[in-house]
Amino acid sequence: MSKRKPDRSFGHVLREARVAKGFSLRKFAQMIGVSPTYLSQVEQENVDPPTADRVQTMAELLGENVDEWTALAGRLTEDLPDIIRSSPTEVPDLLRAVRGLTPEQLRTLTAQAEQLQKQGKSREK
Amino acid sequence: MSKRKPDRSFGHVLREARVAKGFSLRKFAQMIGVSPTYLSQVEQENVDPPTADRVQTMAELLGENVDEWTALAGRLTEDLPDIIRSSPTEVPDLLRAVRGLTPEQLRTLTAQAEQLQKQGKSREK
DNA sequence: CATACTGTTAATTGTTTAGTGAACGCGCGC
DNA sequence: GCGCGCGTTCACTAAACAATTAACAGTATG
Repeated sequence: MSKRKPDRSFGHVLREARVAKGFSLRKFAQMIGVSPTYLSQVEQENVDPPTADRVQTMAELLGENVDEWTALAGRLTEDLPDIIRSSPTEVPDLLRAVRGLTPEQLRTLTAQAEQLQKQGKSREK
Repeated sequence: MSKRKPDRSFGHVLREARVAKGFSLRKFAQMIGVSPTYLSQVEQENVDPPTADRVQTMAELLGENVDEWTALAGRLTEDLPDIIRSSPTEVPDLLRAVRGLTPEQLRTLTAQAEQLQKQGKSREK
């Protein structure tokens, strides 16, 4: 037993997705603009995952979810830090308050945020 | 006119706060464990702000808000990326949904998140 | 067997980051 | 005018990061 390690690590998932699409290592390396060597290392996890923007183009080329892959890579998409800093105390507080919520609960909260957006349009104070 | 530039930049705010507390540059540098040289550079903004954890100890020693200072420094506190990655698609979605909300609205949402936390305690599924 | 792919390994590289140390000029007290 | 504490400037660096080049082994095709 213990042969089937699901391995949701970035390198492993990347290799699976690349092979599933029928791209050779050299070809895909060229598509994303890195050396075949580097891509090999990344897939084997001998080196850290690439930068957030390269992870993004990889995910896009392979039709995968960018946020998910970015998280797997241990990175953050570029827009998030800016959102956090736009309300430097309130957004961190919110994030700490949502820690541990289920995906469903998070979606509920997202829906409520969208409601608030609409409210903000009409009545100003 | 245009003499009073509020200057909410990290270096400027740091210097104000340090001087207000009556610490000399050399003394405060020693308190936080950096060279006086470096602290001087930081306050003048000749170099980038320090790492998130050093910003944190600075803010704490000066009695200032850590999240606010971290944002000023263009950094993120260490706990936030982990929270985001704990639900890699839902939390980014939430963040994008709250972009542009007022601080009051954000606090409302935080309160709702806390409600959800309580709900989660009792009824599972 | 030549060649044309596949992926892999080792060594090295350029850049950025986060700082340091030595020396400098200024004013203050004596 | 000597020492002392103040902040500043210049030159430099150790470590990390993101990646590269060159050379290699295996497999399959003609």
